[in-house]
This record gives sequence, C-alpha cells and structure tokens, in this order.
Amino acid sequence: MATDCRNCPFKTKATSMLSDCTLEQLSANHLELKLKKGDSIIKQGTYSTNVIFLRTGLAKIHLKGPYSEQIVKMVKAPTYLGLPTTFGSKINQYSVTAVSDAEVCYIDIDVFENILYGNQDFTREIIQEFCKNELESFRRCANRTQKLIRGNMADALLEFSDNIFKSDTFNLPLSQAELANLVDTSRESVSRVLTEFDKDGVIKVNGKEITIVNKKSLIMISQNG
Amino acid sequence: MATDCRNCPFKTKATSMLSDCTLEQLSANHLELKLKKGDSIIKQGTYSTNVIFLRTGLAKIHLKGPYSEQIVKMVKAPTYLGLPTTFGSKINQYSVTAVSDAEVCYIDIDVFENILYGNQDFTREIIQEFCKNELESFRRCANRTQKLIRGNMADALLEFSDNIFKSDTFNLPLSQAELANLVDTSRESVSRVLTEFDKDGVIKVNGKEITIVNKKSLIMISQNG
DNA sequence: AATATTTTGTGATATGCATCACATTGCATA
DNA sequence: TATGCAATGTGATGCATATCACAAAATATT
Repeated sequence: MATDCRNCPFKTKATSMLSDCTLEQLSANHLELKLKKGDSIIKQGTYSTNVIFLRTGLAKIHLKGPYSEQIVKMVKAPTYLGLPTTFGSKINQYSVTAVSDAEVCYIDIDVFENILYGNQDFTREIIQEFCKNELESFRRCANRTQKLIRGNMADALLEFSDNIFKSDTFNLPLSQAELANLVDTSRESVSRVLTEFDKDGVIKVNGKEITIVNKKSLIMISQNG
Repeated sequence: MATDCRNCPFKTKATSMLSDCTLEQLSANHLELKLKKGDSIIKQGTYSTNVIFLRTGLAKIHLKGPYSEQIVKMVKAPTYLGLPTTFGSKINQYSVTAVSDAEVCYIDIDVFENILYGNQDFTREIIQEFCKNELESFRRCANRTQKLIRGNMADALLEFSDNIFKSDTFNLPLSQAELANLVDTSRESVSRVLTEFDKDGVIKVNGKEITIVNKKSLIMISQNG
C-alpha cells in the first residue's frame, strides 16, 4: 500500500522541502487508505502509535462531553492528526471522523519523530501549526461561550463558506444534530435558526444545500448575537 | 539584570539537560523581572518578540470576547508564555496577567529558537507541552459548554485545590467578577453558587479563603451539574 | 415500490440564568 | 478615624433556549 511520497501531490510547505532520501524513508513506512464519509479516522479510547496525515477530505474532531458528544472543530486536508496521542499517552483522547470521502496516510511515530527532529523546517511548521491551533482554540472558547445561538450558527456557516468550501454555496457536511454538537445547542434550535435565517433572506436553504445570500447580514448576526 | 541560568533553581526537565554552554548563551540574552499581583505579563494587541518564562507565580490567560473579557485558563510556573505570538504574527492575540506575585524571564525569540532547534529534548518538551494544552483545551471546551454553572464552579474550585494550590484550603486568586469570566457566568451567579455550596456544607467560605469540606460532593456536582 | 428508519420542522412549556436594582461589606487612602 | 470606592450578597423579573411531543419529509432497506 506504500506509495512513493516523492510524487505525493499533497505535500505541505515543509514536507516539500524534505530530501528525497527522507521522503523515501517515509514512503517505506506509511500506510495509505481511502475512506468514505462517516468512516472513523481516530477513535477515542483506542491505542495508537501513528500520526495520521489527512491528504484529502474533511473531518470533525469530537469527544465525549459530560452529557453528549462535543464537536470541537472541523479540520480539512492537508493536516496532521493525532499528534497529542502519539506524543502523549498513546491512548486517543478524542475521535476524528471523516465527514466527506477522504484519503489518509498512517505514519509510524518513530519515523515521524525522526523526520521531525532531523529537519528544522518541519519542526518549525509543526510548532507553528500548534501555535495557530492554540490561538484558534482561545478565540473559539471566547466566542462560543459568549455568543448566543444565532451568532454561533452564523460563525459556523461563515467558516464553512470562507475557510472550508470557499464558496457561497455548499452542502452542509453535518446533520443538524451534528451542527448542534458543534454550535453547543439543541437540534431543534439549529432547525429553527436555519429557517429564521432563510426567512430573513440571509441564506437560502435547499435540503442540505446552503447559499449565503446576504453575507453582510450574516457577519452582523455573528457580531451582535 | 541577566543572572546566570546555570544556577537557576526553576529549570524544567528539558532545560536542566541543556549544556552549560547553551545556558551561558541564555544567561547573556534574557531579562529577569519581578512582578506584583495584577501586573501585566503579556498585553493583547501589543508587539512582542520575546518568549516569556514564568519562573514563579500564577497567571491568567485572557482575551477580549465579543461581549466581555474571557479568561481562557490559569497557568502556573514553571511554564513558557507567548509562543504563539513569537512563532506567529508577533502581535499578542491574548493577554497574560499575574494573579500572584511572580518572576518572569524575557527571552529573545532568536535565542529561544536557536536553543530549541539545537536540542532534541527541548523540542520534544515544547511539543509535548503543546499537545497537553491541545487536549486540555478540547476537554475544557466540552465541559464548559455542556455543564451548568454549578458544575463549572465545582470544576474551577477543584482545579485550584488539586492542580494549583494542592491544598483543601486556599485563597481565591480571582475576584468573583474574574471567576465569572473564567466560568462563563455572571458575577452574581458566582456569588450565589458559592453561598449555596457553603450552605450545603460542600465548602467553607471565609472571605477569599475557601476550604473544601466535602470533596466527594464537589466532584458529584462537577459530574452532574 | 413498500416499509422502516433517520432526519427535519414547529408548537407549547419549563427553567436556568442574565440582568437590574440596591443593600452591605470590605478595603484603601486621606 | 473618617470617607470613598470596589467587591460582594440577594431579591425580583425577563428572556433565551432546552426539552417534550408530534408531524412531516427525506433516506435507507427489503
């Protein structure tokens, strides 16, 4: 299953700077997998010594909260997954599930660490990624806890549109129940808010297809609640 | 102001493994400062190219939310602060403020990066720290958004007792207004919950001094809300 | 195509908590 | 010791939203 990493079209900035020799080492020590929407990539509570490279696709990071499953954030390729597990207890503390078809590479932690420490650019990229995530998590924390539902829903829609699909029209990759777990509300409220937004001419809802009609309004809603 | 890092009694695991030569470099390139409770360590919106080592003391990490200041988490020495700033935009995206007297060292990012990349153990420690923080932030996210106020207050008290002061009796390092910003509630609710807990015999409140009388109850409250 | 199962829409009701309002206490500074 | 300002205690009220209870629609399964 190991393909040649030298020809991988999904390299990140840093990996594209790795030497052919290093990439050969990577090629020989990874497992490539094609996943379908809904497939589990990382499962909370299980043992793992692999770092996972999400080559293509979209996934949700989620974990058991005191009352229900909590979606912490959405991630899109290309990105590494599971570092906290492999650098920590080796027991996954959270789950990652594909919400679209996806391709992943399983890389053994030893190989990954080898490459990491032997390569300053790579180290730097990983650390910068961690830094970005930390800031993001701080901001999310402040936003999600302070904003009302309409504000959080607006944020979620804007993120899908701006960061993930980069289009005003997109298909919701999550059910309303999942959206509720992402936005910290009830399934019913998600439904109500979506129809509200539609009635107000802010978005157009057509099954799972969302079109952002009035982005300015959506941003306003995001800001005041 | 630069003292000799070789004799610093506050080294972390990794820094204690640095060579004398490296530590000498560090000694020559850092600024040591003594801070009082309430002093600002990092100020959101300002420019910075320093990593900060919190040698002693307790601090809060906080940032402007859409409606009010949000305390994201409490940190205690020894720990590094400000990495996301120095590895990122160089503009602080959050504030850090001492909530006790504290000692800090300002280390220039170039020196820090030099030591970081030149030292596998150090890199590993920093990455592990990031991983720990990421997991913590996921858990906090799930807890804070799902639990009711009593549960979150219980969590905060348990954290002070178990992780920060390591004692059943401690002085609250935060005002009730700050606690509200940490626990995502109103100042009034903090007051009410504290008196509730006291009346129920779970804790004893004496001004700013808290004694955890019945830890089992507190854990129960943390778990069911 | 027919049936089962999941997902979604929407009203009615209950409730946790924010907000307002003000009294009280503690702490600092003159 | 007096005076002022900040921190805290506590009731009354209102509101956002969770929950319950179904109906309707969409999707999957046989």
